[in-house]
Amino acid sequence: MPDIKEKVKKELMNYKEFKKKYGASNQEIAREVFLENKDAMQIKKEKTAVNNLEKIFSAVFSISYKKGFQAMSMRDLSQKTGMSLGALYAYFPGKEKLLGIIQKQGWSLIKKKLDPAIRDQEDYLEKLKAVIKTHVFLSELYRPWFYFTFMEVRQLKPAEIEIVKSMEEYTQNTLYEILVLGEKKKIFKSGHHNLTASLIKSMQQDWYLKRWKYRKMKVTVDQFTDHLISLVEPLVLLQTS
Amino acid sequence: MPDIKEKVKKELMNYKEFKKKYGASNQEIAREVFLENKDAMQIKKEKTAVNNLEKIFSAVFSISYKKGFQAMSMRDLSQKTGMSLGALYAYFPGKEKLLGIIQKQGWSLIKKKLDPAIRDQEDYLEKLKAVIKTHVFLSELYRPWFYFTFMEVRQLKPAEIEIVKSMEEYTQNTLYEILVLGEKKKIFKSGHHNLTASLIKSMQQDWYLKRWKYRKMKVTVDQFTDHLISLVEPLVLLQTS
DNA sequence: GTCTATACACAGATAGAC
DNA sequence: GTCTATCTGTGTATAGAC
Repeated sequence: MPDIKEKVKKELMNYKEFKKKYGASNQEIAREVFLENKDAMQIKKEKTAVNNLEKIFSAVFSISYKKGFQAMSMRDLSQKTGMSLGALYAYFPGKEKLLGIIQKQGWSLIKKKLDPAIRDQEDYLEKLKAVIKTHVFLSELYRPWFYFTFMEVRQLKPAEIEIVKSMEEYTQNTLYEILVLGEKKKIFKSGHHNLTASLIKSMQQDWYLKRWKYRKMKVTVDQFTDHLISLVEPLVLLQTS
Repeated sequence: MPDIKEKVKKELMNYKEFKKKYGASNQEIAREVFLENKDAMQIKKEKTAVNNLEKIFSAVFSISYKKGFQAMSMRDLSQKTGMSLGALYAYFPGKEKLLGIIQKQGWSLIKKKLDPAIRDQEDYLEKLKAVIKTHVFLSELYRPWFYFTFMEVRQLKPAEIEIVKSMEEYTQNTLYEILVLGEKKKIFKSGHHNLTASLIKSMQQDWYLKRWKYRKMKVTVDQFTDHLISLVEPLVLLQTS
């Protein structure tokens, strides 16, 4: 049992360190979107485009957080960004397409940042903890993107919804595989790992779905992840006493 | 340790039994809404009103599950219910008010059914298990109501949003209190009980937020609750070995 | 690249016949 | 109690001046 206690004590990085290491600025994200979509955009000057895209995304998040994307009118968006209606349509061909762009960028963001974190650790318990921590920290760093992708899935076309669902299954699977391999190595309990993975995911998700609550409870993201991990540990580890 | 094993084995009722005991039909709910709102309704004949309210709610759930309440037009609703636009407005004074009626009924439903379940059990572990089980079973029985109240909160007016938030805190608090009292009786571990309660709640919620996933995984509501409870137990119980 | 002005579709809601 | 027809505001989107 001492070896396990040791591992438990070996703390992973906290949010501040994480942010320093992984934190892409909003500008970088806007730049990515520009490069991805510049053929369809009327704006050709990168600096202008990136600047305004940043304003647009931020406004979309702010408005749709309050009333949802569908309830946000283009006039709302125009007012919030300080750009005219006509100008907005130079950046994307229509409201529906704007939704698609944001959703796509959101998911690619999540996937791109989550994948490397999984490979970093060797030990399965550490791997599991790293994945959980990374996911929650990411959702903190890109909270608007996470919240938006979850809440606005329904607005997408059926084909796109299927893509999003497969993404959900993909991230669940990263947890699932760790649990299965950990069991094979006799570190983790046996059990319905897919169900366990799903439940772990739901707890992670709570952080960005119910931010108002955790803010009210004065729980920091570090406290949240530590607590979550301390709950998950006895849940997956073989009895060691 | 044997006493605890005993208690664990003592199974609570399954979903089928639960449904038989608690299951209010959609008609009963529609009737409640009618009695609550009949002053504001132009329809006076109970039988007619209840019948059509039932159709209306079912149509609202079906349409807004796919695209959200805001995106549902009154014409959508008219088509789905088979009632004319004019007829619909005899049942509620406007779309916004309809939203309010459904939200209010949803929350009163949850509260009314959840409260008695808590009082049923004496032992704290049993009480905790009963609350979790009841909550998940209720969310299965009234899935459209649960899903709708969660997803459409943002459409409400600020004052109403506050009410909903306090409801969320209320149900979390039922879990919290059990954890605190259980700790006092030396049955449960100490810890940040509010955070634990919040996380348990998020797992419960996953059942109705991600039904498509559990359907795909072929997990029944009984399997889900049993698994959830088996995860929560080691999480709150004092080490007994 | 960005603006103003405007087209035109569709939303919520009501009046009045039946 | 329910229908059809219609009013009026607001939505998305575009055209064309600057």
